[in-house]
Amino acid sequence: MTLTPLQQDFVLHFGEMGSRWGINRTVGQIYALLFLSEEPLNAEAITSALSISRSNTSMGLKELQSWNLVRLRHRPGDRRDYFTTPDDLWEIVRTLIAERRKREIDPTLTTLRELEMRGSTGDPYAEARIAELRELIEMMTQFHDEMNRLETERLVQLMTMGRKLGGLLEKTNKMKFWGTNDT
Amino acid sequence: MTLTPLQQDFVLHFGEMGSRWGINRTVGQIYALLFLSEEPLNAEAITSALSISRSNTSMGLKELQSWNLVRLRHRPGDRRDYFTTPDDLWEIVRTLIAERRKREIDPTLTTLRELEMRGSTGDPYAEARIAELRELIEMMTQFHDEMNRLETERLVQLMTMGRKLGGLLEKTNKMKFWGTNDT
DNA sequence: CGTCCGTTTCAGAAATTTCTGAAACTCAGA
DNA sequence: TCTGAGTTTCAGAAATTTCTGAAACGGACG
Repeated sequence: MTLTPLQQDFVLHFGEMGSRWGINRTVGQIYALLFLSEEPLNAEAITSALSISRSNTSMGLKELQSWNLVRLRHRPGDRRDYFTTPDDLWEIVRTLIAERRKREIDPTLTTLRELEMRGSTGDPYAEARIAELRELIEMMTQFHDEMNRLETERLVQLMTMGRKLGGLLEKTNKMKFWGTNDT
Repeated sequence: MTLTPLQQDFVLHFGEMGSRWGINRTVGQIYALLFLSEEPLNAEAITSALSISRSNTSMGLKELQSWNLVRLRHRPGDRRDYFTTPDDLWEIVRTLIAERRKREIDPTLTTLRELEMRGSTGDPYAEARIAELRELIEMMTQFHDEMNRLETERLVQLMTMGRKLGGLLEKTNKMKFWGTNDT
């Protein structure tokens, strides 16, 4: 399988970016390729399109699956696995954030809580700092949970509001909105 | 300089996490150490606290400076540089997001725009997919810009509202809020 | 049961990143 | 201008990550 120049360059870019994103070049390239392919691809097609080894493709796909970033498809009478990315970009973003949180945030939260469990250590400043950090992270993850609960349409709406957010907060404050509207 | 067990474990954890965050172990450790230190530290103190080489410390600090994650202090009659992290955790988060965006998002946006410039390539699906992705990223960065514009207090308020967000959107829709309140 | 088609695992090779010690550099004060 | 405390740079060493080819594995079908 051979790529158009557009696909080529897109794939190469995501390969490069991969490194900055904590995934490796190959994984980035595989994902980029799937993202641009209308039809699902099997491992063999990916291998030849990217000129990498079959086992490297296998590793990459495994990694992408562990990130929930690809979907598995099958063709009748063909037992090879075919891979695609979701059509809905928002779904992709959600997954990305969720997985990143799982890997980057949650373990830290656990550690911070453990450190707090120790009780007094003779280093009040450090203790306070850790507690403060834990609280901040908790607040942000809760917010994320709430955002996740919104359907795509509402989310887009929220993001589109843009500069109106500040004004909105102001207004709702005046209205004593928060105490009374516990949907 | 020697660390308390609490500092030790916190520092080690951030060292480990560092790898998942696209910064290296040492940089993570240096940052963690500064984060827990009430007093600013100089390079020598960091070197001995973490048992790393002086030049490694220097590299790490340089990297942290390039991320805008540390502040420089000076003591009268001492020309060594002393480093701290900002007291305000929200400021840290803002910086982190801003820098991450600069490294991980902006280059991609540029590339996507370049790819679109090419015009028709005989691969309409790929073109559409790229355009869609570019739009999504633009929307998210704009939203980020707007959030950044809010002062910390308002931001906390927004995050705290949690589950009320969905209801709020509903309500404001009914009120035809968006067309009329262009603060 | 054996074969075939496909996937996964794994140990070593290759590439990349991180870390170190030594040398070069900077600049304030004598 | 020289000295010396402090910082930065850099080439190679060490460690880590990624990639490969070969071998093991799995399970559908005759």
